[in-house]
Amino acid sequence: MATIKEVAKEAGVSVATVSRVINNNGYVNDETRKRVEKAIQSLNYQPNDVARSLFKKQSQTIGLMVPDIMNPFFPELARAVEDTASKLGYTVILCNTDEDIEKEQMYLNTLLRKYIDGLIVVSNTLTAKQIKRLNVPVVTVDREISKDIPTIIVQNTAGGRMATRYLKEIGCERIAHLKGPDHIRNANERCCGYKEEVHNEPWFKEDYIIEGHYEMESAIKATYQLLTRYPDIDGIFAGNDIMAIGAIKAVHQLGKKVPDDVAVIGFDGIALAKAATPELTTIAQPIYEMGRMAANLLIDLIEKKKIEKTFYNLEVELVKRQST
Amino acid sequence: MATIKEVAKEAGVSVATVSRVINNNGYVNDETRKRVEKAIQSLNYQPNDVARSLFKKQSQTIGLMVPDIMNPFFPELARAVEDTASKLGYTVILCNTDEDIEKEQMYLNTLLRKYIDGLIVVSNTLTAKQIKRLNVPVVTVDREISKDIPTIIVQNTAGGRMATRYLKEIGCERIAHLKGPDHIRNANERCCGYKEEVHNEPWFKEDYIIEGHYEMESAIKATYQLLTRYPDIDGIFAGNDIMAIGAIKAVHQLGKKVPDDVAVIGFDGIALAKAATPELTTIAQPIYEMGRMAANLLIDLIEKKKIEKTFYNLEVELVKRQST
DNA sequence: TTGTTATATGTAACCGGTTACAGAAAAGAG
DNA sequence: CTCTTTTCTGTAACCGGTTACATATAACAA
Repeated sequence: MATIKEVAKEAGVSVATVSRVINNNGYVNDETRKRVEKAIQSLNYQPNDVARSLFKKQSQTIGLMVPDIMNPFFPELARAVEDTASKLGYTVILCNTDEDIEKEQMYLNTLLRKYIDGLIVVSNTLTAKQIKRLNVPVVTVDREISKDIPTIIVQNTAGGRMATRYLKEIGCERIAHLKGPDHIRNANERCCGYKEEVHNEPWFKEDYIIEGHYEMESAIKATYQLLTRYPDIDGIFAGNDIMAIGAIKAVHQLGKKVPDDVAVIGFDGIALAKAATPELTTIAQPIYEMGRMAANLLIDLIEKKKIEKTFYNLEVELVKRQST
Repeated sequence: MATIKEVAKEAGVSVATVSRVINNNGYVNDETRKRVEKAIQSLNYQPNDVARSLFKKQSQTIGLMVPDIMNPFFPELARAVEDTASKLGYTVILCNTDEDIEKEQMYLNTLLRKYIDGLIVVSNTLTAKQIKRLNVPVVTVDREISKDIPTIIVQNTAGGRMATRYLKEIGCERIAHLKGPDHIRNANERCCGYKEEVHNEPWFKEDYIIEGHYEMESAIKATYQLLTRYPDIDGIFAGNDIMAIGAIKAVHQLGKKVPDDVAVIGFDGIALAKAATPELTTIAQPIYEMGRMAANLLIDLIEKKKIEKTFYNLEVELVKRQST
């Protein structure tokens, strides 16, 4: 790898001049510029980002911290973030935290030491204090951490209402809710939306709300028990798509049909939902869009552009498919 | 952020001594060490990785280049790579290339400028020449690029045979193959395995091999056409799990049942396969294991450890589920 | 013609670490 | 007691860029 010094020597100028050419600032004579460009070409020179970072105290790198990239919600988010970042000249460091405070803190330190320019984070455990200590812009996605941290979320409560109302509309008369974990805010919000729609129904029981862990196994088990105990349930609103697929499996295990005997609706709109059989009706979040907005917002903050809004509460969309 | 100079001043020593303490090398008096450690504590000092990288010409960072993290094979791979790298003190930069030569070359340059220590790559388009120009260790996964580039693949041909033989064993008498794209080596290998098993069968026709793009839409369409033309097909070996799910959908569209009328087997063993209805029988690759091995091997190469093997051809496993 | 401004380029300090080298003190050997 | 070796610490060069500042010439205005 050639250095700026070698280029300077080759072109017969000082390193300052070469630097001016590559950064396109300051005065450079046209003749000189051409000589320098030729030298850059012939040496196949690439400026060293590390040296540049050291001086500029920024690395053109952002961190993306998610609980687990294997959870199907995150690949799409990650893709959106990476696409956007890359387009704007930034690189993305991927961090899986399992929502483990120690891993998160470890990564925060690592990223800081690498002069990361900003961070996109999905976490329930991270505190506002930890984030502020970083002294770099942070955008949170899918979960709110604090009012003064830029945030991109969706209207979970409205989505919960929308899902439940839709089940009512298509004729369900005993609707259960397979809720996400209690410590995750959006799980409770979605549940709220459900409650708003059903708490006045004569048939409603608190027992119709059961909890899963946003993954399949627990959802299957919970649904199985629920349907055994309350066989007249004819609609299930699951807190996310994975659990909805688990619910469908449980329904099948009991020899019932989806959607004929029990209609099932999910939440998230992951790609998997369309691959399921029957294809899953769901409240779709604009996942890619969220990632894109998060990256754009973060980079605007990094580059101190003028920002109109730092809090986005995006709409969700009912996607009707075969499971309802 | 405190610097080494401030620590040195606080502890009343030179920066060299502080450096010796944090790197735990050279001679340092116990008393002095304690003073320095105290100063580090009290200033909450974290060494600056960028400065360190500049001098050491390495960044404790590796690149992970995949076609598209949204393809369900890659999140698990990425997770394994990240887990392993992080455990060994490395950070992972995520690159989606869409197998686009320009994006790949762009990323190669970017990574090089950042003093990346090594690269894990999944690509058909990248050439051995491009990779050697990098002058950093590279491990390829899932695809072979060149004999002298460390590689981790699975026994695709054997897997293809295994899948086809299993369909025969359970009684299928007309087995079709939904092949992956022609430019992807593993697609052809899997197809080879299929051919080896069927080319002597009296019923075999070349027409039983149809091509999809390793995604769902094309697989549905292709399968639909195939089954319309050859209604007596009773077994389908799909080149990957996504296409297998597409095949199942097509079978259903034609009013037939899986596995009763048509048995379907996939390849890859992605998480999705278990979420499908019916749950998908598949030839499972040890995806996580592959990522872990790739990361371990790469880091051994980076750290110039002794390497026993640089080429792993891993076994695949038949996972029997409901679709057969 | 002289003073001012725009253009062009180089020198050297700086970013925050690491380490070669040198010098001094302490420990050990003969 | 002298000589060698080990321990301890500091000075300064270096990694490869960026940029403040100095200097010089050309262009322009008065």
